[in-house]
Amino acid sequence: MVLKTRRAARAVTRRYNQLLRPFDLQCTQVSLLYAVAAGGFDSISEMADQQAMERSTLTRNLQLLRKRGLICSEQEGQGRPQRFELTPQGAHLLEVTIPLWQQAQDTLRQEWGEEDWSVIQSSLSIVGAIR
Amino acid sequence: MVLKTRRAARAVTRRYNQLLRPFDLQCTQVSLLYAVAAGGFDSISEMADQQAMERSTLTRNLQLLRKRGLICSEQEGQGRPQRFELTPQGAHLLEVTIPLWQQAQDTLRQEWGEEDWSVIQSSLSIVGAIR
DNA sequence: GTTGTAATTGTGTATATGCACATTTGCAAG
DNA sequence: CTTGCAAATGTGCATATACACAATTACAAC
Repeated sequence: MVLKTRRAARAVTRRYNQLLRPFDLQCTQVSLLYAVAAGGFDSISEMADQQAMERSTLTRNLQLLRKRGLICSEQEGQGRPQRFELTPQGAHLLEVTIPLWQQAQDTLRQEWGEEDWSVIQSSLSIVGAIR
Repeated sequence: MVLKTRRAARAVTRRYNQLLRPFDLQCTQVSLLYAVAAGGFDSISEMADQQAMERSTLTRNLQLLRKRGLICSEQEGQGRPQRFELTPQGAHLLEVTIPLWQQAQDTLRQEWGEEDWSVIQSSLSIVGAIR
């Protein structure tokens, strides 16, 4: 089970990353830009929970985006909750990648068909919900 | 889609790795031990294809197992195809982890129920098959 | 025998992931 | 005011992943 899931993640990740290559972005980074844009996170810890990502992993992934000037946070210093938001550059880059994202999504949808597409979606939701 | 898949991989990986912790193994390593035990690979490249894993990733993952004395290869030197097989220690460790693996599998099967279990399995197979 | 080429593996660099431990902040208790 | 604790983030270390490039081997062509 875990083998199949990881294999699926590798396969689909490579396809999406190939599309994102021209923008020097990886799909994890786009997903975090999207999460920051959606807002609603009062801290990294809270965001980590919702992403099912280890907190320290998320910390470092966000730092990469900060160093590239795609996100920022008013709060400074360790020990205080961080609330991130997109910079103008981050917002612009996210806008640009949305059509690509949609295109990748549509391609898979066509390859699998509508029926399989929904079944796969709900299957992944179930697997991603375990703790 | 890729987000859901990666999230699912993170979630299920953590659960399996928690069980494997006492043996200082990660689920990727167990999967490679299993693949080596099943045999049938004439080279790292061929094995990488079947695992949907990037060749250089597989190379390094196998090196870790080799350094721990769990697998070995008669062929020596770069440029020649590598055929790995389990060492006695590797075979023993694999044997020991099988019940744990089965237990994790059974737990998920119960949590999800037989019907969802099969649907999830086939969904993951479909996603893992894309190139 | 030399040269060229295809197949294979290895290495450099960067991101992604997670556990264990450390550090900082803020606040409540006394 | 000090002490202690809970919450939050940061750091050290190791594995996992993949792309681009380098190096090696084996073999065919001449």
